[in-house]
Amino acid sequence: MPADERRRQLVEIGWRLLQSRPIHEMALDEVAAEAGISRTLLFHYFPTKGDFYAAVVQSAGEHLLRPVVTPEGASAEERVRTLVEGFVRLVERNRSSYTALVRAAGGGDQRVVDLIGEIRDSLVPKWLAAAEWTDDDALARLVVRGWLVGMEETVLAWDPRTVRREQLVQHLTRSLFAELAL
Amino acid sequence: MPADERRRQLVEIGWRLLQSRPIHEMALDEVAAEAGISRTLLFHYFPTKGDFYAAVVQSAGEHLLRPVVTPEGASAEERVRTLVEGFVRLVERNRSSYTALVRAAGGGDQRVVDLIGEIRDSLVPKWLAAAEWTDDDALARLVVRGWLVGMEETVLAWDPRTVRREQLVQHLTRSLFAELAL
DNA sequence: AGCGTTTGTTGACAGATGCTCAACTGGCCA
DNA sequence: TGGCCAGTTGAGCATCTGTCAACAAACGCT
Repeated sequence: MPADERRRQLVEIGWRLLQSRPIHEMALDEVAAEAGISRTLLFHYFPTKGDFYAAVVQSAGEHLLRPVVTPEGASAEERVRTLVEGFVRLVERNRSSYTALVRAAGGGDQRVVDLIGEIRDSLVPKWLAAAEWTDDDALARLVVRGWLVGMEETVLAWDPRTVRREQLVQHLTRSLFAELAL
Repeated sequence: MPADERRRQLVEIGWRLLQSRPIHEMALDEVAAEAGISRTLLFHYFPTKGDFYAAVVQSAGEHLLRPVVTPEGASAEERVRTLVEGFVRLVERNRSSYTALVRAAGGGDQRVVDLIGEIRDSLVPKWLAAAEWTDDDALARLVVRGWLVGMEETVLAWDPRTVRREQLVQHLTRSLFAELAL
């Protein structure tokens, strides 16, 4: 099997496994077995477990967040609301994937922590653009980053039985503008 | 050495080690060596590594957040500001401890993740009280929880060279009221 | 005092896992 | 045909978690 295809296969398997167990419970034996190859070959493609893990997280981040694009829309508020709504639905649909990704943000490897940090940083301008906030100084970026992480947490902790989705989206949308306007 | 004293000693050592390396790089061998005992004895007190880890995180959470108490103060805003300021200084003083704690929130053991969740939940009422917010329905609690996590992230990502502390505290303080008022 | 029980402690061992090394296979090109 | 190179592997090493059986000292009971 050609190298890049094998890589994709392995990363895909790793990602699938990561959704059911945390990283340190995922043995490379399992990954190799699932792919029908020897553990040694896995090490051929990814020199260390950390490398493999990082590749998995990066790929997952890209796939998960690719659909997050600055949307069309008449007003700034409308665009932000669309983004928020899209994000909420994304988390609803891929709950296990998303928790796995966030869980990765904390644990273990420094590279992975940095990676998640970069993913978040790359999202900040999208939100600023959607909100039509041209004044992106250090404080604004810091604020949006904090707001973003708070939103991730909020959506993950959200229980649809006590708070309606509409209510949640409404609050998060207004929240961003409130933070920026302070 | 009596059991509880030994426990304390081990937890304290574990905590110290956790501040320099992530959990999966902390070998129980090291802890035992540092305490001058055999690894077997460590397993006598903590049946699995997860148990030990959980004990360490719990203890750390208690020690770190004990000083977070609802302060005196004339106005609600003053009280919240005092809390925020205390929190910022706490993170400034114990940066490595705090990052270790937050890092623990993501990685590894489910018990530890739950533990951090409980710690955060226990903080929510304190903030609501400080802000004099008596109307604590599900939405308010959810919002404050999200705001809290966002604040943790913001303070950790904060670079004092680009944003003044005063500015940060001011923003975070107003931010809580803005979130609640939405 | 003697004896059993509990408590703190240990060394040796088993099983799993990350990682290395030297070697084999099959296709491709000179 | 022969050599090279990418993909692949089995065997082995080191480290780490977790188990087992046993030892020593302190404590209580007769």
